[in-house]
Amino acid sequence: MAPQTRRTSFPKVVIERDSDSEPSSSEEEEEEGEEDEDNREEEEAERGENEEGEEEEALENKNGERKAEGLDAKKKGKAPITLSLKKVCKVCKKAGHEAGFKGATYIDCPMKPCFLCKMPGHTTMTCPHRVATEHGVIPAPRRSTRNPLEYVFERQLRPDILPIKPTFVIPDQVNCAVIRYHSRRVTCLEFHPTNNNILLSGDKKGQVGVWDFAKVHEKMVYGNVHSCIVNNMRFNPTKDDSVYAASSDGTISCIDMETGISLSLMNLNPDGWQGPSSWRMLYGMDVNSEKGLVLVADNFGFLYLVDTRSNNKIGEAVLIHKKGSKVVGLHCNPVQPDLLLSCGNDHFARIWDMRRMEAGSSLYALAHKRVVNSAYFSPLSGSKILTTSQDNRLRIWDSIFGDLDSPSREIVHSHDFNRHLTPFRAEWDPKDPSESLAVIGRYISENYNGAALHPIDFIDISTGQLVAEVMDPNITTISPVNKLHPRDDVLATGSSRSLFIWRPKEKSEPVERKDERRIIVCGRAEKKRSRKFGDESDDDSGDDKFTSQSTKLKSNKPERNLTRCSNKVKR
DNA sequence: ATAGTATGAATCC
DNA sequence: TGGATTCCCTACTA
Repeated sequence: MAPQTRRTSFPKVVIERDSDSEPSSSEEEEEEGEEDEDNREEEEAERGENEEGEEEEALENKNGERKAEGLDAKKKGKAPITLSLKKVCKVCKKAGHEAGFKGATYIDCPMKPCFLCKMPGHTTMTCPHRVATEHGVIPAPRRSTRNPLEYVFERQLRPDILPIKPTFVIPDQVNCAVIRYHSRRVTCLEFHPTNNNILLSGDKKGQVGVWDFAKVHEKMVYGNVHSCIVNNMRFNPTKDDSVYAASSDGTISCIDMETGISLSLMNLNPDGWQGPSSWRMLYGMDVNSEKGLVLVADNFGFLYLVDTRSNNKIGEAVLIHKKGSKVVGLHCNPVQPDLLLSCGNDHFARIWDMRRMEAGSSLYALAHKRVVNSAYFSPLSGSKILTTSQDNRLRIWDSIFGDLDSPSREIVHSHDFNRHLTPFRAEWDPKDPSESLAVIGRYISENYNGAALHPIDFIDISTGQLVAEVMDPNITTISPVNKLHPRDDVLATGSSRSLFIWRPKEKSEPVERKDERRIIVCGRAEKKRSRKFGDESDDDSGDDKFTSQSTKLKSNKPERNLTRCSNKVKR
């Protein structure tokens, strides 16, 4: 035991308030001689960087632990510890500024690159691409070069896109129905191909939900389909009531929607769990009806083909992305069945000729700066490509027959990667004949009348214009999963464990899509249940019944057409 | 009210 | 190439 001075068992703690002065020099003097240079420096550095606020704060996390060790050391009877109550940034631990929510507005740490566009030198508040003030389009250089796709496919495939945008895209008022039956976060959504009121949802637990949103009280959840994440679902083009699902359990299932009985088409883990290095998970999936194929891809970069008639795997797996990397998306061209689009964690989206599927033989590789969450051909002509990447950018290639070396546009949009959220994917509006409208949830929150909300953005991908943002003051969670109805004016959203159906109110007027952003608010405004602030009060405890309110929402943004009405149904 | 936790890409060496 | 560490505007439960 080291000799002790006669003191109380704990060192004296001096709490220093809002002062910029360094720890007292007497303290350092006392330490000298007993501790070697390195230790002292370490402690000093700690003090400098960890001038946490209250003691309890200082005692949490790793820094806190080290602090506690420091306390122990000091028990040997040395100088008082100086804690500062000086406010410190919780992101970079430096003094002089603070990051975090101020009311419903998040203040970035200025030491970090902009949270929105990821460029240094400014914060989200002053970002030139900030969605709240401007549309963040980065035009890419255009060249008139031609690419290999042209020679192969262009003669067969004439792009047939209406140049004129429809005038009736965005309703001015919406209702939102809510259902909650998933016990884990929603990972994918799919509308029924013929029944207009059926929405399918998959979750992280492996369950599949069927929601007839016209019959609001009926719910169906099939719990024994998969044992973990349902990553993608597609309806069987030849049989309306059956759905293919690809899961991280390594199987493709074909689920009968009426009974919930599922058939396993393929199992990549027949020997069960042999450790993470061998466990195969299925992510990307699509169905090619012309060829009668289900296409799936795994977390090691491989593509598998399954014949839909025999339910047998065809051929050997093909390496289509970097070996060992996850292939998160597959999309068959809606017009040309020989064209396939894939994307994954190797930062590429790749275009393939199905007639020549072999490792390294993609027709084109579209480079991204980060993981590509999704890549889709445009839904009607199949001649455009829209990708969502974890670098907070949407990328658009206006023609697969044009210059594919760089995207036609990059649109800065906040859809940050967060391990606790389902990855964001920008989805085309399948009804838009001009193929220029996409929907995607927003990560970053905006202060809407004192509530921090995460809207769902409608973006004109030909201009980068934010056309509309949809939100409900009652919905404070982030909505990464969105899908637009193939025929009706319906938006389906998966947000955490809940599902939403947004529809125009009956008296709603269709509104011309023009160069002005519309804020579409659903629900009550005054009773904001924002993050942690704002007055909290009566809940809509009227589960299973409609409540309709018409309180006025005052926006902090002028001249917005705001409406409110909450048709809320919970289960 | 708050602490714990699930859990994945990037980065570093 | 691989293991440890960091990131730090999540959502929920105990």
